[in-house]
Amino acid sequence: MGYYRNDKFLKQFGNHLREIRLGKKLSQEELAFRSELDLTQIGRIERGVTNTSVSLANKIAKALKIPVKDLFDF
Amino acid sequence: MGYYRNDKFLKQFGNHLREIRLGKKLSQEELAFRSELDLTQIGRIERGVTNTSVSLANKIAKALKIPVKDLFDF
DNA sequence: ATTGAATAGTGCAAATTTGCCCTAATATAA
DNA sequence: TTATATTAGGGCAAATTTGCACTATTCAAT
Repeated sequence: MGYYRNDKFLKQFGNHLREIRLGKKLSQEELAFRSELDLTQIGRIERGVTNTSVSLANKIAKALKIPVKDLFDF
Repeated sequence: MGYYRNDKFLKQFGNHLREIRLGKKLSQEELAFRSELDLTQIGRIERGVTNTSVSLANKIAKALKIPVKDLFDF
């Protein structure tokens, strides 16, 4: 399996998340704490090396205090 | 693990997807074919019993010819 | 009521993600 | 530079997702 992964999309998603996070002046560690994810996972998502789930995207959006759909608006 | 899953969100996501799919008069099978996912998986997502990935959400959105963010707009 | 289409659901192996441990590399201040 | 904070990344076990094969149930139309 694994052929359902779209690396370009994941990179864009990660870069977009990073921009939003930096725009809010948050460190990965602070975002990890607020979203109750591991710091490692936040990094992996931003680098586009993991294909995270819609649930975690939702948790991250909540931690950033933005609508989930904004995470996908790029 | 597994405590990062938000069932309410997954149900909403699935219901929203279903509404969009039906609005386009597509069967799960047709959507599965267009998105290159398995029919079983489309059903699981709509029922909210699986926490799918952002990549698959993207493939589904493409198959529906809508922006990904619209899948998260509910 | 019957037929056929569509959806629900079960079970399994393989692939992938995730948290947690850790160290390395890079950026930011002082 | 030196120290400090931040990010990158390796490695592993456990959890989860996914496709595939299959049967059961529900829906729609005639």
